[in-house]
Formats: sequence, structure tokens, C-alpha cells
Amino acid sequence: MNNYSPKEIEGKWQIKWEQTQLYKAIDFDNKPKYYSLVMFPYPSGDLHMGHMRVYTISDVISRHRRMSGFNVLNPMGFDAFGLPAENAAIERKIHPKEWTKKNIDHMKNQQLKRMGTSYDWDREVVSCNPDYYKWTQWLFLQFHKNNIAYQKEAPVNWCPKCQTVLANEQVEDGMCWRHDDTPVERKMMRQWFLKITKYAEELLQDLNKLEGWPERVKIMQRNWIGKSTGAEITFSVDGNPDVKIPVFTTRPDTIFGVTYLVVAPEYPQIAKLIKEENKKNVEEYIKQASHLTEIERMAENKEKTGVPLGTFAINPFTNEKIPIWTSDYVVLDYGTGAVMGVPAHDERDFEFVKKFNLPIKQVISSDGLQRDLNNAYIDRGTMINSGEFNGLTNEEGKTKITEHAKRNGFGNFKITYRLRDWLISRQRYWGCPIPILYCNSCGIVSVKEEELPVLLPEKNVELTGTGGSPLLKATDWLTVKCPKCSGNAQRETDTMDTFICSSYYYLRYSDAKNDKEIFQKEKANYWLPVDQYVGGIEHAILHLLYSRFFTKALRDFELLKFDEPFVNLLSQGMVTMFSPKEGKIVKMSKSKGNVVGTSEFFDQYGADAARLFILFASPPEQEVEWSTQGAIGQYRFLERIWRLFFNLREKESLVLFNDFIKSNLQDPVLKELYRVANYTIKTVSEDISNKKYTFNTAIARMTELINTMYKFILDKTSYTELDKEVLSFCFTNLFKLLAPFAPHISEELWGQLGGKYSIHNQEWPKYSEDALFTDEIQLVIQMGGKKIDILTTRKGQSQEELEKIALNQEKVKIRLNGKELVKVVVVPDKIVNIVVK
RNA sequence: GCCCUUGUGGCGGAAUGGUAGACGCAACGGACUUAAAAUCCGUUGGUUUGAACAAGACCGUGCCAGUUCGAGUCUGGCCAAGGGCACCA
Repeated sequence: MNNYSPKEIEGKWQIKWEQTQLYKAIDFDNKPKYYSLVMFPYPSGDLHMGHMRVYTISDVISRHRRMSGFNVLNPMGFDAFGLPAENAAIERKIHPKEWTKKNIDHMKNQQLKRMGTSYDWDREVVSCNPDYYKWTQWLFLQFHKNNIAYQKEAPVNWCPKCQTVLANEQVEDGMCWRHDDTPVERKMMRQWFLKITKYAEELLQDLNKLEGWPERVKIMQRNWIGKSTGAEITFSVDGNPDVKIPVFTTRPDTIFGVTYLVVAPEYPQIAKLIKEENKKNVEEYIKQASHLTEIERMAENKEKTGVPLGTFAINPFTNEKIPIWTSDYVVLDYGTGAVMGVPAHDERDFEFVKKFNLPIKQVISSDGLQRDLNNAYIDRGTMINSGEFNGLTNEEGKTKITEHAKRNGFGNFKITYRLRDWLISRQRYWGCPIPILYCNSCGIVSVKEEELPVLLPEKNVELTGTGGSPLLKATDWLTVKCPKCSGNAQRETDTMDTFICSSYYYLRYSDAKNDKEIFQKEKANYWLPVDQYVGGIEHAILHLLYSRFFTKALRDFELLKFDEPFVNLLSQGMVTMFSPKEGKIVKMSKSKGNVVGTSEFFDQYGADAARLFILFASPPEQEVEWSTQGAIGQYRFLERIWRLFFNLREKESLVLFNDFIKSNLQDPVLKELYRVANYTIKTVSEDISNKKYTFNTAIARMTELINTMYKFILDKTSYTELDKEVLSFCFTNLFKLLAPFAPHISEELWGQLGGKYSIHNQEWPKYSEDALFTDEIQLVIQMGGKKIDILTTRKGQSQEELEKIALNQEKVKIRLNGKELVKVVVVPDKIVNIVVK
């Protein structure tokens, strides 16, 4: 017998799989399609066990679906634009393109393939290749044509370390998502945006359709979109009929309690609202506010600041004159950038007037009475001090007040979303160029579609990482002729956020080599939507929201016939390990010094064992702590299979057995083995196809089968024909069940058993209902819900029979002595519970 | 502050409202071996009665209540850890 040597067999089969194109997805095949997708990686260079998890989970699903008769598309590619390449280039004087290419090559050939993944590499996409980013640019032009891409001057988030602006979604707690020690700065800049807000309502509503998504991801997206229902009410300015100040409020019922108005320091009309005497003060304040980082401005315990503008607004309901202030607690890009101050019923406003001694006017009361407020009263109540609206509940008041405002032309119902338009400009080199020109006479001009791609210049580009778009210095590239007037024009020097590239790659896989169009509509509509998407929870908002937005926009461009790109989503948990640096168990990562590389482990114990461990140690959505010891445990499991198979085969003939056992199994031990084998098929099939993908229990069941087989042969010296049949049945099916989890060893043993190449094209095994039947059951006897005895008895007895058996037990009789029998609950074949007083 | 998730042996984790701890790791014991490793076979929640490696008893799924014949599982309240959002009007 040879020893289990994963290093030999794994490499051998990987080559064979590739040569025979085992995982090729066929467009428009007869079989039903199944699109299995994993979030494509950024090619950072070296994968470790932490990265392995997502690929393994997705691979098991793909392989299982293939064996279940589906035409499976399981593609892979690389999200290859991005800052790390540029930073590496600055540090090591190597072009980002070279660095990225080298990493992709390593990840693909030394790591992903060695994990035993089943990708159709013919459909590989690499987002930094011109044949891909040509379509990124083409999409931008479609967005531009349809007024979804637009430019505006706006306060934007600037990361001084990245030297670029960031989208809202890329700011976490006021810090850059790439640098959790770097506060984001606010700048006013003219930048490109995508109008994702156009789809805010649909993005929100369609979350309800996504039954195959984890609830927590949907909740996060709902919160992010942040729908608020209320009213917009317009205030006029005393003595200045040219300026109107609309405000958005969710509490129109408190309109009579407004005692001041606040506008954001960046409010465009602010200059017209400042009284001459206040000018110096206000300008000083605006200047200060602009210097604050996001984190300083939003700090939780920050005391309210602000200055009066010296002018007054008029409350359209009361005609009262109320002072106008500016304060940085009002942000420009939400609502209208102006807020009505109702200190009596809003905590922030209350805090503001306490600091600046402005009046408080109560208009909602729990009991209809007015009293001194120590805090803002934000609960429901009855309206008071509100003229004709007095006595209404505040909920009624919301509608009545808004209707009144609408009738009189100074307000209306209004819905506002927290979601902002997506800022996509980046002042960096290693990204997709924005295909726009600035002509001296025509202004903003799109590059013609037939001119695409606008290639990234490689000459005269100096990467320093300090200030300004690197493309500004690529002088040869920068100046072009305007396609409209042939005059001089300059190229846009910003590149696109890399999240644009990843917002449509899953569509491109459906027709990855097409150089005429982004994809053939028929192909995309055949393969899409994705049946099962697997990826990290860190993209709960970012990538997943952007992709949903793209899908809806492309549907409106009549390229797609579906509304949502991903039917089912699995967010796998992190892989963790003890970090000596942190002194605790944290996510496996290079910077925390707690990585376990793949190669060393694969060399010694094989990818199959690593795959099994990472799936076995906990269910996919939970965290899993890497343990090399634990993984060796799975290696032992594979060795046990291997040894058992070859040991037995040396002594006895084992054959492929693709049928059920037809003979009557008299030997109870043999019958039990056959039952366990069928039970294993049943439970593994369930675990691998339920939406939670509980692979951990599936693997436990297979381990049990092997343990049962070992026990079966323990004292056996000779085997009957029927013994051999059952053992053959066990092996045949175990190998198939194991195939998605440990693809190499199962392919090898399948061949050794006489199976035809490849096991991965075999039909998924079925089990026999009859074989699951047992004659005997374990009957549990309880008294008052507590287990007191357990006995083996015949299956299928009536309630009366079981009750009689239970009451006749010695242990029961003893306890029944002197007590009154209240009732007996019988669950057939399971339990008898005797209730006494 | 608001929202979400999770609390089960030494550890990772199993349990359609019906035998808590499957399976694995670690530990311990036995067989094999000159020996060790490997392997195969066992034991392993706690407390306790007992001469016993016989046979029992009691307690036990973060805490406190509740529903139920019966709760790790359902309901309410609390505590702890993790995550998301947060001056969004």
C-alpha cells in the first residue's frame, strides 16, 4: 500500500483538470445554468489561510452544483487597479503594471490553482487591462449620456495619506478606510459624481425581494440609504425678498416651536444673509469650520458652536421674526443644508439654545400642559401653542401642517435620503482614466466611443505620492484635439474609483472576451443573475450597493433584463488567529503578524486538509480561528480514509457500486453500516444545499461514516460477498460526497476504485429511504420533564403500549410510590413523560 | 444614544420545543514497538454517595422571570462581548 501523499496527487490532478478543461462553462447549454461567484480579489501578492476561506466555500458550492446536473459558471478575475500598486511603485521603483502582473501570476498559479479551485480561467478578467477598462470607460460614457455621471463643486472627503478624495462609503468613523489613523479632511472641489440617489427608493424597496441575502446586510443597506419622511418648508428672509430658505424637517408638527434658523457654513447663499456688522465674525467662523476634519466637526461631545448672521427669517405659520445663524452642526449635503431650530423638541437644538441663550417654545406636550423643559421633549403628544392646530395629536399635526403649507405655497411633503451621490474621481494614477476632455471652446466633451480605450500613459509619469493627479504631468498624453471643434483640449486627469471596475465585472464574465461590446445581451441574460455570491461582510454596503445600482442603471439602458444582480448572498466570517502583536485573537492579516501561509501547509498536509479544516471548524457565516493542529486533524481524517481503502482492497476485492443494495441485510451490524452510509448521503446532501451551507456538520457526518466503517472491520477476519458490496457502496458514495470538499483525494481514490474520470462529473449520490429505517429505537423516559431512564425497544409501537412499558419500569415504579399520576405524555418512538403530583 | 448579532466542556463547535455536548482539537489510558513516533482501541461537563476500574444521586447551555407535560431552543427583563449607524434635522 502506498502512503497518502497529498503533494503528489494534488499537483497531478490539477494539471489533468486544466488539460481536460473540466470546468469550462458552456454558453446556452441544455442543462440548467448555475452562476456561482466569489468576490474577485485585489492582487496584493500573497494569499494566506485567511483568504482561503471564501474561495473554498464558493468552490464547494460550484462543485456540488456541477455534480447535481447544472451547467456551472464559476469564473475568477482580479480587481487590479488601486493604490497599493502605486505605493509599491513609489517604494520600489517598479511600474504598477509590472507589480500587479507579477502578483496576479503568483496568486493564480501558485495559490488559487493549488487550492484545488474549479474556475473557468478562459473567462478571467483583469480590471487594469485595456481590454477590460475600455468597457469601464464605455460605461462611464453611457452614464454621462444619461445624466447619471455629472460634475459638481461639493465638500468632499480628502485623505491626506492617499492624496485623493474618497466616497462617503469609504469613510469610516471620520477616518480613511485604508488608514484608520488618518482623519479625513473636508475640501470644496469640483468632482465627478454618479447619481446613485436617483435609484435610492428602488435600492431600498428591492431589498425586500432579496430573500437569499443575510438580514444583517439588508439592514446595513437600509440604514445607509436612510430614508426620512417629512416636509420641506420655505422660510422667507426679512427685508430680502430675493432669498428664500427652504428647510427639510421630519417634524413639521413642531413648526410653531421654531425659534431660530441655522444654515451650514458652506451654504451657497450665505453671503446674501450676512448683515454688514456681523461679516467679520461670520467669515472668521466659516474659515474655522472649513479647517476642521470630519472627525473634529462630528465629535460626539463637541460643544455646539455658531454665530448669528444678523438677519432674520419669517416663520410662514406665525409671521414671527427669528434669527438666522450658521453652525457646523448643520451639514450642507443633506436635506437643504438649512435647518429650523426647535429647541423644545430636538436634543441638538436644545443644546444649541442653552449655549447661546435663545428662547425655547414648547408646542408638543404629553398632557396638554406647558411646563419648564429640562430636556427636549421628543415623544409623541398633543399640540399646544400652535394656533388653529392646538389639540391635535402631533402625528395628525404632521399631515395637517404640511397640507396647510402646501395649500399656501410655502411647503410640501418631502422624502429625503441619507444616501449621497457617489464621488468617483480619484487624484491617482493607477486607475481607469475618465474619458472626458476639456475643450477651450466647447467645454466638457466626451471622448468618442470608437476612440476607447483612453490608455493610461506609461511614459513621463512620475509617481511621488505627493499632491495632484500624476496624470497632470504626462504632457504628451494630456493635450489632444477636441473631437468637436479640433481645437486644443485637455484630458481629464483624475481616474475613477476602483469600485467602478468591480461594479460590473460579474456581468463581463458572461462574455469576457468580447471586443465589440461590453457583453452580448443574450449571454448576460442567460447567465445572470448570479445564483450564489460569496464574499466578505466588509462589502455589505460599498461593493454590494454599487453593484445593485449598476444593475438597475444597465437595465434602464436596456442591456439587462433583471433588477438585482445577486440572488443569494453568503457573507463568510473572518479567519482569525492569535496575534502576538495585539495580544488577542484578531483577523488574520500581515500587519497583525498572525498569518499562516498556504504553501508550507499545502506541501506538508495538502490543500484538501486545509479546505476541510476551514470548512469544518465553524459554519461559514461565523468567524473561524485557524489552528494548524485542527487542520492536521482533518489530514488524519483523509489518511484514515486512504488507509482503510487500500488495506481493505489488498485483502478483498472492492468495486464501484453505483446502485443500492438489493439483498435483504440480516446481519444487524452490516445493516447498521448500510443505514449509516445512507444517512450520511442524506445529511451531507442537505447540509451542502441549504442556504446556510453548514459544511461543518456535513464533514462531521462523513467522519462518522468512516468511524463506523472502522468499527465494522475491527474484528473481522473474513468478508462475505454482501459485506464487500456494502463496503463498496460506502466507498463509492463517500468519495462522491467528499468530492466537493476535498477534490484531489476523492478524484484519486475514485480512480483507484475503478471510477471513470472525472469524479467531478459524476452524478450526486442518492440515498435509499428504506435503508434509513431502524427496527429499534431508544425510548427516553422522563418524569416531570427530567430524564430518568432510557431503554431500547421496538419501533412503531402505539402510545398505549409505550405508556405501559414506561409505567412498568422499576425506576418509574419507585418514584411513583406515594405520588399521584397526573398524566402521561407520549411522543411515539421518542419519549414518554410521566407527570406526577 | 439607536439598530443588529452572539453568549453551550480545557478549546472550535453539534442539537425540526423531546437523551445537551455529535464531530474535531487538546489531555489521559490501553494495544503494538527493544524504545519513541505513527497507527488502532478506549476515557474525558461539574459535584457527590460508594471499598469498588460495580451501581447510583444531584447540578449544569451568561443572569432573572415566564409560557409548556417538557426550554440551549419560544416570550419579557437584565448583564457581557462583537459589529453597524450616529449633530442627517
